[in-house]
Amino acid sequence: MTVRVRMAPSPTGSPHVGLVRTALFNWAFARHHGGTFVFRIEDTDKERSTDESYRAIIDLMRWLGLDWDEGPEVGGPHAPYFQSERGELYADALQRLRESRFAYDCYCTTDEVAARRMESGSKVMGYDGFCRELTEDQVEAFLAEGRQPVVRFRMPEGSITWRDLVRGEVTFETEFVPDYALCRANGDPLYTLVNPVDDALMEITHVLRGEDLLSSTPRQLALYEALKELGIAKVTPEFGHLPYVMGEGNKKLSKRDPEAHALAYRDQGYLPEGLLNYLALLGWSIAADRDVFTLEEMVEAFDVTDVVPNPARFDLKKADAINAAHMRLLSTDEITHRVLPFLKADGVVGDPVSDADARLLELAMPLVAERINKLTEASAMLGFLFVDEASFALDPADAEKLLDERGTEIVRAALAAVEGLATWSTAAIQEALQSALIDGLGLKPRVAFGPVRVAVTGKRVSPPLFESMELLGRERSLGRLRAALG
RNA sequence: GCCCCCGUUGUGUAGCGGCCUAGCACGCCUGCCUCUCACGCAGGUAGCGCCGGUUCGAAUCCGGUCGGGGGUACCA
Repeated sequence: MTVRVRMAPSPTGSPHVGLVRTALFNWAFARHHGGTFVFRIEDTDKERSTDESYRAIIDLMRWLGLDWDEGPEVGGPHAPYFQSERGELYADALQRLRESRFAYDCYCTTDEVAARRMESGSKVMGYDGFCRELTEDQVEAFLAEGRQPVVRFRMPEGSITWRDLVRGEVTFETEFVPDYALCRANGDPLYTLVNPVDDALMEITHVLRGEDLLSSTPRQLALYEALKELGIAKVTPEFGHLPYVMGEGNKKLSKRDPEAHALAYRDQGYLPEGLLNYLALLGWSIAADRDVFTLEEMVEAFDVTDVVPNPARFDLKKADAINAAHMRLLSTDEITHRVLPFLKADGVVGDPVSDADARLLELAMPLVAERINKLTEASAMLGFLFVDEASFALDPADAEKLLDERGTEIVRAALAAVEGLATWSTAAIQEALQSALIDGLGLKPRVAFGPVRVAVTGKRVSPPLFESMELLGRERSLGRLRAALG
Protein backbone atom coordinates (compact mmCIF):
# COMPACT_ATOMS: atom_id res chain seq x y z
CA MET A 1 0.00 0.00 0.00
CA THR A 2 1.29 3.38 -0.94
CA VAL A 3 1.70 5.81 1.89
CA ARG A 4 -0.45 8.89 1.61
CA VAL A 5 -0.20 11.56 4.27
CA ARG A 6 -1.49 15.07 4.42
CA MET A 7 -1.16 18.32 6.16
CA ALA A 8 -4.35 20.27 6.47
CA PRO A 9 -3.91 23.72 7.95
CA SER A 10 -6.65 26.25 8.50
CA PRO A 11 -5.62 29.55 6.91
CA THR A 12 -6.26 31.63 9.99
CA GLY A 13 -3.59 33.91 11.31
CA SER A 14 0.13 33.63 10.96
CA PRO A 15 1.51 30.10 10.55
CA HIS A 16 2.88 28.57 13.71
CA VAL A 17 6.10 26.61 14.20
CA GLY A 18 3.96 23.73 15.43
CA LEU A 19 2.45 23.62 11.97
CA VAL A 20 5.93 23.46 10.50
CA ARG A 21 6.89 20.56 12.71
CA THR A 22 3.73 18.67 11.81
CA ALA A 23 4.30 19.39 8.13
CA LEU A 24 7.90 18.27 8.41
CA PHE A 25 7.09 14.96 10.06
CA ASN A 26 4.37 14.24 7.53
CA TRP A 27 6.62 15.22 4.68
CA ALA A 28 9.56 13.21 5.95
CA PHE A 29 7.32 10.21 6.50
CA ALA A 30 6.00 10.43 2.96
CA ARG A 31 9.43 10.89 1.43
CA HIS A 32 10.95 8.11 3.49
CA HIS A 33 8.34 5.68 2.24
CA GLY A 34 8.24 7.03 -1.27
CA GLY A 35 4.67 8.04 -0.61
CA THR A 36 2.51 11.02 -1.41
CA PHE A 37 2.35 14.22 0.55
CA VAL A 38 -1.04 15.86 0.21
CA PHE A 39 -1.64 19.47 1.10
CA ARG A 40 -5.21 20.48 1.81
CA ILE A 41 -6.58 23.80 2.97
CA GLU A 42 -9.23 23.57 5.68
CA ASP A 43 -10.99 26.84 5.06
CA THR A 44 -14.51 25.84 6.04
CA ASP A 45 -14.59 28.62 8.59
CA LYS A 46 -15.23 31.53 6.27
CA GLU A 47 -15.20 34.01 9.11
CA ARG A 48 -11.67 33.32 10.19
CA SER A 49 -10.01 32.17 7.00
CA THR A 50 -8.05 34.80 5.14
CA ASP A 51 -6.26 34.88 1.85
CA GLU A 52 -3.34 36.55 3.57
CA SER A 53 -2.95 33.60 5.88
CA TYR A 54 -3.23 31.18 2.99
CA ARG A 55 -0.49 33.07 1.12
CA ALA A 56 1.69 33.01 4.20
CA ILE A 57 1.35 29.24 4.50
CA ILE A 58 2.25 28.74 0.86
CA ASP A 59 5.24 31.08 1.16
CA LEU A 60 6.33 29.27 4.27
CA MET A 61 6.19 25.85 2.66
CA ARG A 62 8.09 27.10 -0.36
CA TRP A 63 10.74 28.70 1.79
CA LEU A 64 11.13 25.54 3.83
CA GLY A 65 11.39 23.47 0.70
CA LEU A 66 8.67 21.06 1.82
CA ASP A 67 7.15 20.22 -1.53
CA TRP A 68 3.75 18.64 -1.88
CA ASP A 69 2.54 16.20 -4.49
CA GLU A 70 -1.11 17.15 -4.43
CA GLY A 71 -2.72 20.35 -3.30
CA PRO A 72 -2.98 24.04 -4.00
CA GLU A 73 -1.07 25.30 -7.02
CA VAL A 74 -0.16 21.78 -8.12
CA GLY A 75 -3.58 20.13 -8.31
CA GLY A 76 -4.04 16.39 -8.20
CA PRO A 77 -6.55 13.60 -8.66
CA HIS A 78 -8.59 14.56 -5.60
CA ALA A 79 -9.02 18.24 -6.40
CA PRO A 80 -10.24 20.61 -5.24
CA TYR A 81 -7.93 20.86 -2.24
CA PHE A 82 -9.81 23.69 -0.59
CA GLN A 83 -12.58 22.59 1.71
CA SER A 84 -14.54 25.68 0.82
CA GLU A 85 -14.94 24.19 -2.65
CA ARG A 86 -15.97 20.73 -1.52
CA GLY A 87 -19.40 21.49 -0.08
CA GLU A 88 -21.25 19.00 -2.28
CA LEU A 89 -19.03 16.16 -1.17
CA TYR A 90 -19.80 16.85 2.48
CA ALA A 91 -23.51 17.31 1.83
CA ASP A 92 -23.58 14.00 0.05
CA ALA A 93 -21.71 12.19 2.79
CA LEU A 94 -23.94 13.75 5.41
CA GLN A 95 -27.08 12.71 3.57
CA ARG A 96 -25.91 9.14 3.25
CA LEU A 97 -25.00 9.02 6.91
CA ARG A 98 -28.50 10.22 7.89
CA GLU A 99 -30.19 7.72 5.64
CA SER A 100 -28.10 4.91 6.98
CA ARG A 101 -28.92 5.39 10.67
CA PHE A 102 -25.23 5.86 11.43
CA ALA A 103 -26.43 9.34 12.18
CA TYR A 104 -29.67 10.93 13.28
CA ASP A 105 -31.34 14.30 13.50
CA CYS A 106 -31.18 15.94 16.87
CA TYR A 107 -33.55 18.72 17.92
CA CYS A 108 -32.21 19.39 21.39
CA THR A 109 -30.91 22.75 22.49
CA THR A 110 -27.76 22.97 24.58
CA ASP A 111 -29.80 24.18 27.51
CA GLU A 112 -32.05 21.17 27.38
CA VAL A 113 -29.09 18.85 27.27
CA ALA A 114 -27.47 20.59 30.21
CA ALA A 115 -30.68 20.50 32.21
CA ARG A 116 -31.07 16.78 31.62
CA ARG A 117 -27.52 16.12 32.68
CA MET A 118 -28.08 18.10 35.85
CA GLU A 119 -31.13 16.04 36.60
CA SER A 120 -29.53 12.68 35.91
CA GLY A 121 -26.33 13.59 37.70
CA SER A 122 -24.29 12.07 34.90
CA LYS A 123 -20.57 12.62 35.08
CA VAL A 124 -20.22 12.50 31.34
CA MET A 125 -20.42 15.85 29.64
CA GLY A 126 -21.78 16.19 26.16
CA TYR A 127 -24.84 14.85 24.43
CA ASP A 128 -26.99 12.21 26.11
CA GLY A 129 -28.51 10.57 23.03
CA PHE A 130 -31.99 11.89 23.69
CA CYS A 131 -32.97 12.06 20.02
CA ARG A 132 -31.54 8.71 19.07
CA GLU A 133 -34.89 6.98 18.73
CA LEU A 134 -37.45 9.67 18.11
CA THR A 135 -40.90 8.67 16.91
CA GLU A 136 -42.44 10.33 13.88
CA ASP A 137 -44.82 12.18 16.14
CA GLN A 138 -42.02 13.57 18.22
CA VAL A 139 -40.19 14.71 15.13
CA GLU A 140 -43.29 16.39 13.83
CA ALA A 141 -43.82 18.12 17.13
CA PHE A 142 -40.26 19.48 17.11
CA LEU A 143 -40.64 20.59 13.55
CA ALA A 144 -43.90 22.28 14.39
CA GLU A 145 -42.02 24.23 17.05
CA GLY A 146 -39.81 25.49 14.27
CA ARG A 147 -36.74 23.60 15.47
CA GLN A 148 -33.89 22.99 13.07
CA PRO A 149 -32.02 19.75 13.72
CA VAL A 150 -28.31 19.13 13.72
CA VAL A 151 -27.22 15.69 12.67
CA ARG A 152 -25.37 13.59 15.16
CA PHE A 153 -23.20 10.58 14.74
CA ARG A 154 -24.41 7.57 16.67
CA MET A 155 -21.47 6.26 18.65
CA PRO A 156 -21.39 2.47 18.90
CA GLU A 157 -21.37 0.55 22.16
CA GLY A 158 -18.20 -0.84 23.66
CA SER A 159 -14.69 0.40 23.47
CA ILE A 160 -12.47 1.72 20.71
CA THR A 161 -8.80 0.87 20.64
CA TRP A 162 -6.11 1.77 18.19
CA ARG A 163 -2.37 1.45 18.09
CA ASP A 164 -1.18 5.01 17.97
CA LEU A 165 1.99 5.36 15.93
CA VAL A 166 3.66 7.44 18.62
CA ARG A 167 1.81 6.43 21.79
CA GLY A 168 1.13 2.75 21.39
CA GLU A 169 -2.22 1.31 22.32
CA VAL A 170 -4.91 3.80 23.30
CA THR A 171 -8.41 2.83 24.38
CA PHE A 172 -11.58 4.82 24.96
CA GLU A 173 -14.82 3.45 26.31
CA THR A 174 -17.50 4.84 24.04
CA GLU A 175 -19.77 5.56 27.00
CA PHE A 176 -17.44 8.49 27.56
CA VAL A 177 -17.57 9.70 24.01
CA PRO A 178 -21.02 11.09 23.33
CA ASP A 179 -22.82 11.29 20.02
CA TYR A 180 -21.41 14.35 18.32
CA ALA A 181 -22.68 16.85 15.79
CA LEU A 182 -21.62 16.51 12.18
CA CYS A 183 -23.14 19.76 10.99
CA ARG A 184 -24.75 22.90 12.26
CA ALA A 185 -28.52 23.36 12.30
CA ASN A 186 -28.14 25.49 9.19
CA GLY A 187 -26.55 22.55 7.43
CA ASP A 188 -22.97 23.79 7.47
CA PRO A 189 -20.68 20.78 7.92
CA LEU A 190 -18.37 20.73 10.92
CA TYR A 191 -14.76 19.72 11.26
CA THR A 192 -15.92 16.42 12.77
CA LEU A 193 -17.38 15.47 9.41
CA VAL A 194 -15.28 17.34 6.93
CA ASN A 195 -11.87 16.25 8.13
CA PRO A 196 -12.48 12.49 8.11
CA VAL A 197 -14.49 12.65 4.89
CA ASP A 198 -11.66 14.42 3.12
CA ASP A 199 -9.11 12.02 4.52
CA ALA A 200 -11.28 9.16 3.32
CA LEU A 201 -11.85 10.62 -0.13
CA MET A 202 -8.19 11.49 -0.50
CA GLU A 203 -7.30 7.99 0.64
CA ILE A 204 -5.03 9.12 3.41
CA THR A 205 -3.28 6.16 4.98
CA HIS A 206 -1.53 7.80 7.94
CA VAL A 207 -2.74 10.75 9.94
CA LEU A 208 0.08 12.44 11.81
CA ARG A 209 -1.25 15.38 13.77
CA GLY A 210 -1.06 17.20 17.06
CA GLU A 211 -1.96 15.50 20.29
CA ASP A 212 -4.78 17.96 20.79
CA LEU A 213 -6.75 15.78 18.39
CA LEU A 214 -6.07 12.61 20.34
CA SER A 215 -9.42 12.53 22.07
CA SER A 216 -11.34 13.07 18.86
CA THR A 217 -9.77 9.98 17.37
CA PRO A 218 -12.29 7.45 18.72
CA ARG A 219 -15.07 9.49 17.13
CA GLN A 220 -13.27 9.53 13.83
CA LEU A 221 -12.49 5.85 14.00
CA ALA A 222 -16.18 5.13 14.49
CA LEU A 223 -17.09 7.46 11.66
CA TYR A 224 -14.60 5.70 9.44
CA GLU A 225 -16.34 2.40 10.02
CA ALA A 226 -19.56 3.98 8.85
CA LEU A 227 -17.85 5.63 5.90
CA LYS A 228 -16.41 2.32 4.83
CA GLU A 229 -19.76 0.65 4.99
CA LEU A 230 -21.22 3.44 2.89
CA GLY A 231 -18.46 3.04 0.35
CA ILE A 232 -17.02 6.48 1.00
CA ALA A 233 -13.85 5.29 2.71
CA LYS A 234 -11.67 2.44 1.54
CA VAL A 235 -9.49 1.99 4.59
CA THR A 236 -9.12 3.40 8.05
CA PRO A 237 -5.88 5.33 8.33
CA GLU A 238 -3.37 4.79 11.08
CA PHE A 239 -3.02 7.62 13.54
CA GLY A 240 0.01 9.13 15.17
CA HIS A 241 -0.37 11.98 17.64
CA LEU A 242 2.62 14.25 17.83
CA PRO A 243 3.50 15.91 21.12
CA TYR A 244 2.96 19.60 21.62
CA VAL A 245 5.54 22.26 21.10
CA MET A 246 5.46 24.17 24.36
CA GLY A 247 6.47 27.69 25.22
CA GLU A 248 7.68 29.07 28.50
CA GLY A 249 6.14 27.42 31.52
CA ASN A 250 3.80 24.64 30.64
CA LYS A 251 1.68 26.31 28.04
CA LYS A 252 1.43 25.43 24.41
CA LEU A 253 3.46 27.80 22.32
CA SER A 254 0.79 30.28 21.30
CA LYS A 255 0.49 32.88 18.61
CA ARG A 256 1.19 35.42 21.29
CA ASP A 257 4.71 34.08 21.73
CA PRO A 258 7.01 35.77 19.25
CA GLU A 259 8.97 32.59 18.65
CA ALA A 260 5.78 30.86 17.50
CA HIS A 261 5.65 32.63 14.17
CA ALA A 262 7.26 30.50 11.53
CA LEU A 263 7.83 33.13 8.89
CA ALA A 264 9.65 35.32 11.38
CA TYR A 265 12.55 32.90 11.21
CA ARG A 266 12.93 33.53 7.51
CA ASP A 267 12.85 37.26 8.09
CA GLN A 268 15.36 37.01 10.92
CA GLY A 269 17.86 35.27 8.72
CA TYR A 270 17.51 31.66 9.79
CA LEU A 271 18.22 28.96 7.28
CA PRO A 272 15.22 26.78 6.47
CA GLU A 273 17.36 23.70 7.00
CA GLY A 274 18.36 25.06 10.40
CA LEU A 275 14.80 25.68 11.53
CA LEU A 276 13.66 22.33 10.22
CA ASN A 277 16.53 20.53 11.89
CA TYR A 278 15.76 22.18 15.19
CA LEU A 279 12.04 21.48 14.96
CA ALA A 280 12.74 17.84 14.11
CA LEU A 281 14.66 17.58 17.37
CA LEU A 282 11.47 18.41 19.24
CA GLY A 283 10.34 14.84 19.64
CA TRP A 284 12.68 13.00 17.35
CA SER A 285 16.38 12.24 17.22
CA ILE A 286 18.50 10.82 14.47
CA ALA A 287 21.09 9.24 16.73
CA ALA A 288 22.20 9.17 20.34
CA ASP A 289 25.22 11.38 19.77
CA ARG A 290 24.26 13.63 16.91
CA ASP A 291 21.75 16.37 16.39
CA VAL A 292 22.81 18.20 13.26
CA PHE A 293 21.64 16.63 10.03
CA THR A 294 20.39 17.48 6.58
CA LEU A 295 16.86 17.01 5.31
CA GLU A 296 18.07 14.16 3.14
CA GLU A 297 19.52 12.41 6.15
CA MET A 298 16.28 12.90 8.00
CA VAL A 299 14.26 11.44 5.15
CA GLU A 300 16.56 8.47 5.15
CA ALA A 301 16.26 7.87 8.88
CA PHE A 302 12.80 9.09 9.79
CA ASP A 303 10.29 6.78 11.38
CA VAL A 304 7.20 8.08 13.17
CA THR A 305 7.34 5.32 15.68
CA ASP A 306 10.60 6.82 16.92
CA VAL A 307 8.85 10.05 17.82
CA VAL A 308 8.60 10.44 21.58
CA PRO A 309 5.19 11.16 23.10
CA ASN A 310 6.15 13.85 25.58
CA PRO A 311 5.71 17.54 24.86
CA ALA A 312 8.85 19.57 24.18
CA ARG A 313 9.72 23.07 25.27
CA PHE A 314 10.79 25.36 22.48
CA ASP A 315 14.30 26.68 23.12
CA LEU A 316 15.39 29.61 20.99
CA LYS A 317 19.01 29.30 22.10
CA LYS A 318 19.22 25.77 20.84
CA ALA A 319 17.43 26.77 17.64
CA ASP A 320 20.10 29.42 17.14
CA ALA A 321 22.87 26.91 17.74
CA ILE A 322 21.46 24.40 15.28
CA ASN A 323 21.00 27.13 12.73
CA ALA A 324 24.59 28.25 13.26
CA ALA A 325 25.78 24.72 12.71
CA HIS A 326 24.00 24.69 9.37
CA MET A 327 25.56 28.01 8.43
CA ARG A 328 28.94 26.38 8.88
CA LEU A 329 27.89 23.59 6.59
CA LEU A 330 27.38 26.00 3.70
CA SER A 331 30.04 27.13 1.25
CA THR A 332 30.94 30.79 1.09
CA ASP A 333 29.28 31.03 -2.30
CA GLU A 334 26.09 29.57 -0.95
CA ILE A 335 26.07 31.94 1.98
CA THR A 336 26.69 34.84 -0.36
CA HIS A 337 23.76 33.76 -2.44
CA ARG A 338 21.48 33.56 0.55
CA VAL A 339 22.70 36.72 2.18
CA LEU A 340 22.18 38.82 -0.92
CA PRO A 341 18.46 39.49 -0.44
CA PHE A 342 19.18 40.76 3.05
CA LEU A 343 22.01 42.99 1.82
CA LYS A 344 19.67 44.45 -0.76
CA ALA A 345 16.89 44.93 1.74
CA ASP A 346 19.28 46.66 4.10
CA GLY A 347 20.57 48.89 1.33
CA VAL A 348 24.11 47.62 1.66
CA VAL A 349 24.19 46.84 -2.04
CA GLY A 350 21.87 48.01 -4.78
CA ASP A 351 19.37 45.95 -6.69
CA PRO A 352 20.58 44.91 -9.16
CA VAL A 353 24.05 44.65 -7.73
CA SER A 354 26.64 46.67 -9.57
CA ASP A 355 29.65 44.88 -11.00
CA ALA A 356 31.96 46.69 -8.64
CA ASP A 357 29.87 45.71 -5.62
CA ALA A 358 29.67 42.14 -6.83
CA ARG A 359 33.45 41.96 -7.04
CA LEU A 360 33.89 43.51 -3.61
CA LEU A 361 31.34 41.14 -2.18
CA GLU A 362 33.14 38.17 -3.59
CA LEU A 363 36.34 39.27 -1.89
CA ALA A 364 34.69 40.18 1.39
CA MET A 365 32.36 37.25 1.91
CA PRO A 366 35.04 34.75 2.84
CA LEU A 367 35.86 37.00 5.79
CA VAL A 368 32.24 37.35 6.82
CA ALA A 369 30.68 34.00 6.02
CA GLU A 370 32.54 32.22 8.77
CA ARG A 371 31.66 34.69 11.48
CA ILE A 372 27.90 35.05 11.13
CA ASN A 373 25.29 32.73 12.58
CA LYS A 374 22.28 34.20 10.83
CA LEU A 375 21.89 35.68 7.39
CA THR A 376 20.82 39.02 8.83
CA GLU A 377 24.16 39.53 10.54
CA ALA A 378 26.04 40.10 7.30
CA SER A 379 24.78 43.61 6.66
CA ALA A 380 26.19 45.08 9.83
CA MET A 381 29.51 43.43 9.23
CA LEU A 382 29.77 44.41 5.58
CA GLY A 383 28.23 47.85 5.62
CA PHE A 384 31.46 49.78 6.09
CA LEU A 385 32.88 48.44 2.83
CA PHE A 386 29.98 49.53 0.68
CA VAL A 387 28.95 52.91 2.02
CA ASP A 388 30.19 55.94 0.24
CA GLU A 389 32.52 58.07 2.31
CA ALA A 390 29.98 60.82 2.79
CA SER A 391 27.58 58.44 4.51
CA PHE A 392 30.18 56.58 6.53
CA ALA A 393 29.63 57.09 10.23
CA LEU A 394 31.17 55.71 13.37
CA ASP A 395 29.09 53.83 15.87
CA PRO A 396 28.67 56.49 18.58
CA ALA A 397 29.08 54.15 21.52
CA ASP A 398 32.10 52.38 20.07
CA ALA A 399 33.72 55.65 19.08
CA GLU A 400 33.27 57.11 22.51
CA LYS A 401 34.72 54.08 24.14
CA LEU A 402 37.72 53.49 21.91
CA LEU A 403 38.47 56.79 20.23
CA ASP A 404 39.30 58.69 23.34
CA GLU A 405 42.50 60.66 23.66
CA ARG A 406 44.67 57.61 23.84
CA GLY A 407 42.78 55.93 21.03
CA THR A 408 43.25 58.96 18.84
CA GLU A 409 46.98 58.83 19.46
CA ILE A 410 47.00 55.23 18.38
CA VAL A 411 45.11 56.08 15.22
CA ARG A 412 47.59 58.87 14.54
CA ALA A 413 50.46 56.43 14.83
CA ALA A 414 48.64 53.95 12.65
CA LEU A 415 48.07 56.54 10.00
CA ALA A 416 51.72 57.48 10.00
CA ALA A 417 52.76 53.87 9.75
CA VAL A 418 50.57 53.05 6.86
CA GLU A 419 50.54 56.28 4.91
CA GLY A 420 53.69 55.66 2.95
CA LEU A 421 53.18 51.99 2.26
CA ALA A 422 54.53 51.01 -1.13
CA THR A 423 52.05 48.22 -1.61
CA TRP A 424 48.59 48.22 -0.08
CA SER A 425 48.20 44.62 0.91
CA THR A 426 47.03 42.75 3.97
CA ALA A 427 50.56 41.56 4.69
CA ALA A 428 52.11 44.99 4.30
CA ILE A 429 49.42 46.66 6.41
CA GLN A 430 49.77 44.07 9.12
CA GLU A 431 53.52 44.39 9.22
CA ALA A 432 53.43 48.17 9.34
CA LEU A 433 50.77 48.34 12.01
CA GLN A 434 52.37 45.69 14.16
CA SER A 435 55.76 47.25 14.08
CA ALA A 436 54.43 50.72 14.78
CA LEU A 437 51.88 49.89 17.46
CA ILE A 438 52.97 46.66 19.06
CA ASP A 439 56.71 47.00 18.80
CA GLY A 440 56.87 50.78 18.61
CA LEU A 441 54.34 51.81 21.23
CA GLY A 442 54.57 48.59 23.17
CA LEU A 443 50.84 48.01 23.09
CA LYS A 444 48.94 44.79 23.43
CA PRO A 445 47.37 43.79 20.15
CA ARG A 446 43.81 44.14 21.33
CA VAL A 447 44.52 47.58 22.70
CA ALA A 448 46.39 48.66 19.61
CA PHE A 449 43.95 47.54 16.95
CA GLY A 450 40.71 48.49 18.64
CA PRO A 451 40.78 52.19 17.91
CA VAL A 452 42.07 51.58 14.40
CA ARG A 453 39.25 49.15 13.80
CA VAL A 454 36.64 51.64 14.91
CA ALA A 455 38.16 54.36 12.78
CA VAL A 456 38.22 52.20 9.67
CA THR A 457 35.09 50.07 10.00
CA GLY A 458 33.09 52.25 12.32
CA LYS A 459 32.59 49.44 14.82
CA ARG A 460 34.32 47.40 17.45
CA VAL A 461 33.13 44.23 15.76
CA SER A 462 34.20 43.74 12.18
CA PRO A 463 35.92 41.39 9.81
CA PRO A 464 39.68 41.10 10.36
CA LEU A 465 41.23 44.55 10.33
CA PHE A 466 44.12 44.19 7.89
CA GLU A 467 42.04 42.41 5.29
CA SER A 468 39.32 44.96 5.74
CA MET A 469 41.76 47.78 5.07
CA GLU A 470 43.05 46.13 1.96
CA LEU A 471 39.54 45.68 0.63
CA LEU A 472 38.60 49.22 1.56
CA GLY A 473 41.55 50.49 -0.41
CA ARG A 474 44.29 52.90 0.39
CA GLU A 475 42.50 56.17 -0.15
CA ARG A 476 39.38 55.34 1.76
CA SER A 477 41.33 53.77 4.60
CA LEU A 478 43.62 56.72 4.97
CA GLY A 479 40.69 59.08 4.70
CA ARG A 480 38.88 57.36 7.53
CA LEU A 481 41.97 57.33 9.73
CA ARG A 482 42.39 61.05 9.15
CA ALA A 483 38.72 61.69 9.78
CA ALA A 484 39.00 59.91 13.11
CA LEU A 485 41.66 62.38 14.18
CA GLY A 486 39.01 65.05 14.04
C1' G B 1 -16.13 16.35 38.02
C1' C B 2 -15.31 12.65 34.09
C1' C B 3 -12.15 10.64 30.02
C1' C B 4 -7.38 10.48 27.70
C1' C B 5 -2.17 11.65 27.23
C1' C B 6 2.65 12.77 29.40
C1' G B 7 6.76 12.45 33.43
C1' U B 8 15.53 11.10 32.39
C1' U B 9 20.15 17.37 34.43
C1' G B 10 17.67 24.40 33.27
C1' U B 11 16.16 22.74 27.90
C1' G B 12 15.87 18.83 23.87
C1' U B 13 17.01 13.89 23.93
C1' A B 14 19.86 8.57 24.15
C1' G B 15 18.49 4.52 27.07
C1' C B 16 14.17 -0.84 25.71
C1' G B 17 16.41 -5.73 32.69
C1' G B 18 22.98 -6.18 33.77
C1' C B 19 27.38 -2.52 28.79
C1' C B 20 24.44 3.31 33.39
C1' U B 21 29.59 5.28 38.96
C1' A B 22 23.04 7.35 33.09
C1' G B 23 25.60 9.05 26.95
C1' C B 24 25.02 13.39 23.42
C1' A B 25 23.60 18.46 22.31
C1' C B 26 22.08 23.43 23.79
C1' G B 27 22.58 26.57 28.01
C1' C B 28 25.53 28.08 32.06
C1' C B 29 30.59 28.43 34.52
C1' U B 30 36.45 27.96 33.90
C1' G B 31 40.29 28.12 30.88
C1' C B 32 42.88 27.95 25.92
C1' C B 33 43.26 30.04 20.89
C1' U B 34 43.02 35.09 19.05
C1' C B 35 43.74 42.09 16.01
C1' U B 36 37.57 42.58 17.57
C1' C B 37 33.66 39.32 16.69
C1' A B 38 32.37 34.53 15.24
C1' C B 39 34.54 29.80 14.99
C1' G B 40 37.47 26.03 17.29
C1' C B 41 39.56 23.41 21.65
C1' A B 42 39.95 21.56 26.98
C1' G B 43 37.38 21.04 31.49
C1' G B 44 33.27 21.81 34.92
C1' U B 45 27.86 22.16 36.50
C1' A B 46 23.32 19.58 36.81
C1' G B 47 18.90 14.44 35.99
C1' C B 48 15.94 8.91 36.11
C1' G B 49 8.88 12.95 40.24
C1' C B 50 7.54 9.77 44.51
C1' C B 51 6.14 4.98 46.96
C1' G B 52 5.63 0.02 46.68
C1' G B 53 6.20 -4.59 43.93
C1' U B 54 8.51 -8.30 40.33
C1' U B 55 13.79 -9.79 39.82
C1' C B 56 20.10 -12.15 41.75
C1' G B 57 19.74 -7.20 39.37
C1' A B 58 15.08 -1.63 37.33
C1' A B 59 15.81 4.72 34.43
C1' U B 60 14.14 0.37 31.88
C1' C B 61 8.58 -4.35 33.78
C1' C B 62 3.88 -3.96 37.08
C1' G B 63 0.68 -1.26 40.58
C1' G B 64 -0.29 3.04 43.08
C1' U B 65 0.55 8.06 43.97
C1' C B 66 1.79 13.00 42.84
C1' G B 67 2.52 16.63 39.19
C1' G B 68 1.72 18.67 34.23
C1' G B 69 -1.19 18.82 29.75
C1' G B 70 -5.39 17.98 26.55
C1' G B 71 -10.52 16.89 25.77
C1' U B 72 -15.30 17.20 27.55
C1' A B 73 -19.03 22.63 21.76
C1' C B 74 -24.12 23.43 16.48
C1' C B 75 -14.46 25.35 17.52
C1' A B 76 -10.78 23.28 14.81
